[in-house]
Amino acid sequence: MNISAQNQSFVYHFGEMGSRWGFNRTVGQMYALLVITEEPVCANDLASGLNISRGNVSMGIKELQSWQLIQVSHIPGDRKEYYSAIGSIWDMANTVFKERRKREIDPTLSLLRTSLLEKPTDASDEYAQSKMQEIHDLLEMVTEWAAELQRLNPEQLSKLMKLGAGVSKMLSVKDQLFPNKKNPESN
Amino acid sequence: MNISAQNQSFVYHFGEMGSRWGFNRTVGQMYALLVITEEPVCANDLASGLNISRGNVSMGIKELQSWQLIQVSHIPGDRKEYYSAIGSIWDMANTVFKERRKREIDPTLSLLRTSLLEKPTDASDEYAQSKMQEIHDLLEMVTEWAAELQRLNPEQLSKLMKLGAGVSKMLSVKDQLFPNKKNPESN
DNA sequence: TTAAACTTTCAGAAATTTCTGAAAGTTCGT
DNA sequence: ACGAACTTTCAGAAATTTCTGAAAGTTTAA
Repeated sequence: MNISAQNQSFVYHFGEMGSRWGFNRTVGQMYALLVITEEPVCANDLASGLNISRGNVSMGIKELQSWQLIQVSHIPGDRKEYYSAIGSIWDMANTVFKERRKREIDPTLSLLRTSLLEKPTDASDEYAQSKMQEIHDLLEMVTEWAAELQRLNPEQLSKLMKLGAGVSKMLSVKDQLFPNKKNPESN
Repeated sequence: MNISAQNQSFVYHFGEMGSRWGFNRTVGQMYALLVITEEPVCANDLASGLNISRGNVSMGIKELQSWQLIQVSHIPGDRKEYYSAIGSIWDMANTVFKERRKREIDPTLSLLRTSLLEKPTDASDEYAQSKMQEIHDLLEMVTEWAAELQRLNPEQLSKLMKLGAGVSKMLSVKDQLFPNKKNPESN
């Protein structure tokens, strides 16, 4: 299989970025290729299209499956497995977010909770713990919020986002409608 | 300099996580140590505290400065430079977000814009472009929104986040208050 | 039960990233 | 102008990650 010049750069770019997003270059390339290809693609075509070994493709597929980003299908009379990207772009963004949260945030939160249970032995420990507490609270708030947002459907979410600067206006409207319901410190 | 056992695990954990957050292990450790240490720390102490070479510390400091995460200070009569983490945890989160956007999202957006200018030569190119368009639109919306949010001050932001699920309720309130102001397609 | 068509595994090779430490560079007081 | 006290640089070493390809494993058909 070969990739049109136009798509080549997209695929390679995703490969480069991939490492920042938590998977390695070839996994990123594989996923990019699957996203922009309408028909399911077999492992051999991935290998030839990306100039990587068959074994590497096999490992990459396993990785993408662990991220729940791809789907397997079959063609009657053909024993090969064919892969395609799962769902819409929104689903994909959702999945990546959720996975990253699981891998990057959750372990940190759990470590912080453990650390915060220990008794500080001196002033410097106390300072350290206060910082850890701040980080913990921030991470917790952000993850909870992210979880809330992920529960919204794409339409609601996109409405909210397009509101843009309007959110701050809305916050004050809300304060007028339901004054001091929970936020007495209206500095 | 040596680090209390209690803080040791936090520092090492941050080192491990660091790589996921865009910098390498030692940079992560250095930053963690600076965050939980109230007094500014000199390069030698970083090196001895973390068991890494002086040269490595120097490079790490450069990296942290490029992220605008640390501050230099001096002690009268001492020629060494002393480093400390800049600002509050909120500032830190803000900075990391902004930097990551610059490094991970912006290049992708610009590549996508370029790709979308090209004329598709066949049906598969067309499909690829439609996917790229979706990704582009999503990334653009998210980055714009993130920029908006970053303009809010921590109090507003935390108020918004604590609203949690309430946000969807508020969306409908807003639609009642300002019906169809901008969103005629209320699917 | 054999064999063809496929997939997975994994030891070691290759590539990449990170780290060290010696040398070079800078700054400051005298 | 010199030297002490510091910082930075960078070539190559060390560590880590990724990749290959041959061998082993699996499934299906006859």
